[in-house]
Amino acid sequence: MTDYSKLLNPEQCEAATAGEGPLLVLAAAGTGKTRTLVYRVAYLVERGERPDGLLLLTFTNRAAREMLERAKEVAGDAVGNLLSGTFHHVCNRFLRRFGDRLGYPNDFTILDRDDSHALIDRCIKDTVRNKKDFPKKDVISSLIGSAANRACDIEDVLEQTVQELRVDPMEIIKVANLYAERKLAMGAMDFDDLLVNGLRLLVEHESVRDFYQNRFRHVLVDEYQDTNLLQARMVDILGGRSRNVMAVGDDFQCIYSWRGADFKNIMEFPKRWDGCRIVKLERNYRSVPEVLAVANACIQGNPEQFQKTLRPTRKARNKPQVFFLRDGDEQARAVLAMIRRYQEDGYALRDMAVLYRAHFHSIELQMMLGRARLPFVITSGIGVFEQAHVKDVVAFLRVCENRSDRMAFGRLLGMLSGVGEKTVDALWETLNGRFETSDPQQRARLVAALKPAARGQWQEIDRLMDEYHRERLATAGGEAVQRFCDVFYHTYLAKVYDNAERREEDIRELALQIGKSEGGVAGFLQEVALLTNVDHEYDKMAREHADMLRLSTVHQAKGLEWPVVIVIWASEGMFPSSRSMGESEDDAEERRLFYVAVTRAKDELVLCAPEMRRTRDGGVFFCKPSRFIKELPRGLTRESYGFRGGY
DNA sequence: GTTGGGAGAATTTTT
DNA sequence: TTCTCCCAAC
Repeated sequence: MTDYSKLLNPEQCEAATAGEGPLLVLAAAGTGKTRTLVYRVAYLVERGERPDGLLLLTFTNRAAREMLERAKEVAGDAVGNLLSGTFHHVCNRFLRRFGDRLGYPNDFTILDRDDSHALIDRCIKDTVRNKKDFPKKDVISSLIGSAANRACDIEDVLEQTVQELRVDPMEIIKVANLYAERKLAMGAMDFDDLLVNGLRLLVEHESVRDFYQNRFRHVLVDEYQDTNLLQARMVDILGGRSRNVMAVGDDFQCIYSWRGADFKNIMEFPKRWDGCRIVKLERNYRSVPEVLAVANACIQGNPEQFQKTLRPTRKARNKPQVFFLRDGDEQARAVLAMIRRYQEDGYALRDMAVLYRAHFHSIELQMMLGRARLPFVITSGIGVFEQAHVKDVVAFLRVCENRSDRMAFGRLLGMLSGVGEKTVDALWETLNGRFETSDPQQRARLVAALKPAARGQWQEIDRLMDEYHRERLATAGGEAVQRFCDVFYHTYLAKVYDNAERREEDIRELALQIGKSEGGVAGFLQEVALLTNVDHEYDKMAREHADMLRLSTVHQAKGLEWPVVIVIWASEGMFPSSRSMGESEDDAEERRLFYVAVTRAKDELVLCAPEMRRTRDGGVFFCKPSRFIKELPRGLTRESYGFRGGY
């Protein structure tokens, strides 16, 4: 039995080894939140809890995987296969098993953002008469999404926004209803549906609720401050019987309210759970005191939160630096020079990160780094699995595996020349709404229905589908992808894209990854839509051990840390972002975001504030240094004006 | 109905 | 610079 009091500080230990009952852990940044959760899992298993009686909800799949690995190191493989992952992932599991109760097939497909937008667009075209004045699909999509995540009807959302849109709300409701209808008809769910339906299963079906309430003796939730209403309800229900709910989070770090997250969930957790114990973690092991002083000072501007103060444990070192710079160009040169200097001081590139509010803030820097041949990785805006060419290839697999996957069918057939939306509709009709690729007759029917030009291209794919089932390639998905590329996609890529080579490399990379995935092609397909670039890169980085500088948005840097952190574009309008300031009256969320950025730094923190921004068409406008810098009391930072190629 | 060209717009954060 | 939309020609 592990002696936890030797491995953890008193507060961490109290949380990790707490007895039964609800527990709220308020863990400020860098105070060993993950460590506490890991040991909590290990402790429970050592105490004889069955691993499959534990549910661990995390913000990314990667976080779940890391925690499990570490828990295994402590308590051995007994930790085994407890259910863990994001809310979306866990709901996906629930729905694969019980989705039929809600009228979904067990092999329902998941629509990613692109799929869902495309479908909404078609719904608009099919219902709306004067499309000119009607809002674009993105707007409609976000209306539908925010209704789902706030667990209210679209009418309620419309009431607040419809004046500005000046459209007949009935039309929007019609589109939304049609969208819902079509999703159900094709057995598909979008991201929001996963949560909505996951919760519906628990609320509407007593037997399912019983099943999971009995199964999960302990529910542990990481990053609880970023849960939305649906997620909080789900946790409340899942823990309803055992009352063993452990929520871990930091209200200072709630940065996803634009997606429906509501930090009231964490504020009111003690009210909802009678007899809830609260443990505060305030001892920070990550950052030097000077960084913590800045962090504490910047969050002061936000009232109405749980009072927490980061208490340092590390020795004093350097004060954070603030650079006031002329423009983005000077900033890029300054950043490059700093990085070189830190390298001389003994930091590796992988020890450093450049953080920013929005992806496009980093373009100048990317070009500068490229010219200087300094290796860097970006946690990019578009997910690996959202890119067109990856989706094309995945569509082929989906069609092979799932005869009723309408979206994939459309995508695959649409690659043939002369085939567009309407033709796909007609073909799907000819096949009576399903395409069984293992059935030679059905395949022949499709071939016969194609126009000559398309038929020629399709024949190769048709043959491959035959091989797919004959040779059981479902267990060797990598091979299937390779062949698809050889017989068809290689040519298609060259025809459609000018950077075909790079995209083909991606495909070969993908083939490798599918080959490794447990559960073969089917297992891979059930999860693809939920994999994020962060999850993906984790594998890639681990494999390459590359020493590279990291460029990332603050959002994607959540939960990570680096010895050196450089924040760029800490200027009014950029950070805080003028866009987000428009909707919500106050800047509380932006300030929390800034707090997250600051608390990523272990040793060195640099804040850059350029005061001039150039637009594409050659215009310039000036921006003051960020209010988050201005708010800092004097003396906490070292300030420099301009950058003249040296220090 | 499909495709490709050309004009135009436009840049938050993501499961 | 890149993506998106719209329209006109096949």
